[in-house]
Amino acid sequence: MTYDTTLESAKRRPEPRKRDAEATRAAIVDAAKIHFARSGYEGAFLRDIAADAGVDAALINRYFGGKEGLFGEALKQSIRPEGIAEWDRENFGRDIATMMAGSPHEREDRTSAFQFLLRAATSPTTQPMLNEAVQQRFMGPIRDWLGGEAAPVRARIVASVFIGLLVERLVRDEPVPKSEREAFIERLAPILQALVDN
Amino acid sequence: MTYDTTLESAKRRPEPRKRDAEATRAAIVDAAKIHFARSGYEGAFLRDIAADAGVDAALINRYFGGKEGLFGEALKQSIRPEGIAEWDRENFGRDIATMMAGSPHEREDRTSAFQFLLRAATSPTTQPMLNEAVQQRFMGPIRDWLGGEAAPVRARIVASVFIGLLVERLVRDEPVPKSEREAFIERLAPILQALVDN
DNA sequence: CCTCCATGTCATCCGGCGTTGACATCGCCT
DNA sequence: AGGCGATGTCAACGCCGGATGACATGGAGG
Repeated sequence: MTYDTTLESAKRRPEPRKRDAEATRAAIVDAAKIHFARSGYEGAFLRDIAADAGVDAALINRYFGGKEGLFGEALKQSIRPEGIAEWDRENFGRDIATMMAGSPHEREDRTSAFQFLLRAATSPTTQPMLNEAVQQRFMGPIRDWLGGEAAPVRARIVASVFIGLLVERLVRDEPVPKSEREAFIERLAPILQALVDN
Repeated sequence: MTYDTTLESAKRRPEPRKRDAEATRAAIVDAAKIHFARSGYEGAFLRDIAADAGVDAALINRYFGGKEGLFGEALKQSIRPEGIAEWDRENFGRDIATMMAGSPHEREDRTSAFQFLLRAATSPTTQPMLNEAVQQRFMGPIRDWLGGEAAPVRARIVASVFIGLLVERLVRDEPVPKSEREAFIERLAPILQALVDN
């Protein structure tokens, strides 16, 4: 039983949105990034993504040639090596540690792109697409940013710790209690910082 | 085009297996653990699991009341806190580091249970079932095993690093090259060991 | 040996979701 | 202003995978 009157539905779409392929494409990809990050590849549904983008699901097919195509686009946009160069080398350890002490539900924190990658890494469908992209566009820049001795190895470990903290935070589902937060940061920060400094 | 002759299929099931509910249940759960660990919750199919267990998919429903029930059983069996107490406190860092330098495809290594947990943690359907189980039956024992000062915090970090290494290994898809392996272990081992010792 | 319940199978259903092609509508260009 | 291509919608299809209930069968107990 639906109470959708013409009045209601009119209120729901006040302006049918200007027709603009570029903007629409972007809206779809933006919605997709959120859904894929939250629910993984198989858990995200095209109809939901389309709805969030304010668009019919069929459009996704026209623009991206299917779910995999959309995912590929979202993936490309989620691995942004440029940002890495700007990380603060001095306070890296403490910055990350502080961030990870928080809750995963503090909306739109800086980890959402990593959530996306994490989900992609653990889905059988998308995992193959990832290896090359991650190695070239993610591990590479981190290596460069780190520089110095044994950079590849240190990059591996830094990335691992980062991802691991993400998962732990996911399972924990609540912020580190205030009483432990300080100790958590004090422990974690030096480990990360040592990998950067050395 | 199939070449399945009666002879062939007879050879494939020489003995239709004794009817034994307990054994069958166990076979199903064993197959399920493998499939869930490899493919995640949504990526694993009941028909495949049943086939591996040498059984019709309908049986799963009778015994476990559905896919979620089966997953719950597999989950329960995959979190085995008992083993933790037996970890080697002296060589923990080096043991883990060495293991992680290898390939994820070295079959049936000791990480398969963790693969299961990792997959479960990143699937929207199963994630809710995990929080309580992981906290109580996994983080708890690790805390106890660690003991000493700030055990909860150290447990968090140890578990995070471990899981992170798992993911990194997943994405890497090949063992750490021989040339880097030594440096990798030398870097990683002390970090983990310090968390245990202190 | 025969009966009867537990164990296991088979065919089928049902819903969900990605995809498709036909149709509607907007807005630019002459 | 009007036509036409680009943009967007709609209804429907097909497949896949989990669930279901009727049916088969083996084996223990009388």
